[in-house]
Amino acid sequence: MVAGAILTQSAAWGNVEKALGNLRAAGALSPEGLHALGEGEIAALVRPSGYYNAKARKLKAFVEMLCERFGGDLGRLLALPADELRQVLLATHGIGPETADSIVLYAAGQPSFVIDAYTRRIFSRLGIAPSGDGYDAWRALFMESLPADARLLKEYHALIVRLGKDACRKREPRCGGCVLASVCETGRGVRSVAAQDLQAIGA
DNA sequence: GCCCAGGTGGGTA
DNA sequence: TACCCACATGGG
Repeated sequence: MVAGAILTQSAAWGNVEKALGNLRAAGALSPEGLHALGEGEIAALVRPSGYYNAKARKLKAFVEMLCERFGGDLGRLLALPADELRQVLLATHGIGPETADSIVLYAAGQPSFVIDAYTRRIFSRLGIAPSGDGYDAWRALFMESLPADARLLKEYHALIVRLGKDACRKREPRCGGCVLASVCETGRGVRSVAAQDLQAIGA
């Protein structure tokens, strides 16, 4: 999950799966496996996910942090309290707020809402947005409006991603090339996905 | 051939 | 703080 969270940065998931498959086949889909390989070797394996040199460096940076501070024990890292885990991740090269929250929520199973491009696009179109436009403002809106329940936050985020992918398959020029605008206007999709959840954030 | 995908870091103003 | 740009492959 940690490797997937890093590799999916600005990449299509299908390509990430190929890269993960390469890592698995090379026995490198583990802290020990990645530690044993050089950056160049990792880069060759993750090539399908794009930005392969940059991502190889990021995977190495994560494993180095894990070895130096947690004896290479992923369980020890993920057992940290959510806030502390998030800070440790953010201090690691290549892990920004979205990747950190993905790891906290999906790998550690602790409540931390993930703000991605779909979330901003969909909720902005719905007229729901924080006063500031920064990542932390968006995250605070959802964290303050939803229960601190990891299962619910995973499902909520996953539904947003599914809606975003479905809507973006059809092109629509007035919404950055996607059809979300008309989805929102007709009331299909958005409301069927999150009708009761929208109430939770004051829609 | 062109557009863009569940970002991040470094540099500049 | 607010932009701009590099990073790069693969599918539609």
